[in-house]
Amino acid sequence: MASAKTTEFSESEQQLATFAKALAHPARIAILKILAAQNECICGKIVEVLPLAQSTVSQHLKELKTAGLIKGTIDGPKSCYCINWDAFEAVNKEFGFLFSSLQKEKGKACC
Amino acid sequence: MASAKTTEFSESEQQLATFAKALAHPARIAILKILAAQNECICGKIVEVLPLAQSTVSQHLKELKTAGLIKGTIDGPKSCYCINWDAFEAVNKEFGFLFSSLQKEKGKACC
DNA sequence: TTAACTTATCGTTTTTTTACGATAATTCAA
DNA sequence: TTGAATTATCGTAAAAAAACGATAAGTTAA
Repeated sequence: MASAKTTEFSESEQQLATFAKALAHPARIAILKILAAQNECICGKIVEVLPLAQSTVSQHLKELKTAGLIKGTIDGPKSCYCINWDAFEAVNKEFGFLFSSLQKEKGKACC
Repeated sequence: MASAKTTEFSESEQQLATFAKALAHPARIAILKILAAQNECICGKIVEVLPLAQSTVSQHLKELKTAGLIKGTIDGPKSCYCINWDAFEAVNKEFGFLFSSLQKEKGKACC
């Protein structure tokens, strides 16, 4: 009967999947690019540029914020969003770590 | 009325999102780790290790294959899956490119 | 050939994601 | 204070993802 399925997914696997999910929509990648390119974190501008309704953009922003990739502050009637560089650096490193750890075994490939 | 929402998402944004989606589930990350760690690409072993039904694992494998991250060959009654290192290297570079291009603007952050 | 084994696919259900319009809440300008 | 502007949230609908059991299709060993 072989071994039991006792292995739940590890913390790091879950966290990586969470970050990947945050990046798993072109609108959210576009938002990150916009936030990075503009020195002002104008939120309304994003709605103008993206082919999505304001409420949908707001939802994507919320997901990015929940994932920790961006942070937002209230600026008068407007909202100011920015990339959370600390978290972003962490994600970058985690992905890099995954990639490099996978590649260590590269030589053994059989197909 | 500002500018029209003519900007669809770019090719690179869509492709990145597709790859991210492939990584957006802990089971698929776990599968990649298993494939990388074993010098044999035994498929059935994955089912034993993961807390998922065989059909579900098969589905995840198919998604990874569709995304191009792995490739599979038939080995008798069994199936042999391996990481597609070429594609993987491409993904790695694309992510790295995204991260570094975003970070170029880092100094301008406003919040 | 038959039986056992391995894996993909099918059908289905449940959950999550994506999207929108409408509305509420907040702030600034008149 | 009123009105315009901005954004978040609510309610909802449609689409996609995730999961499972059952089944089919293939291969090897007896």
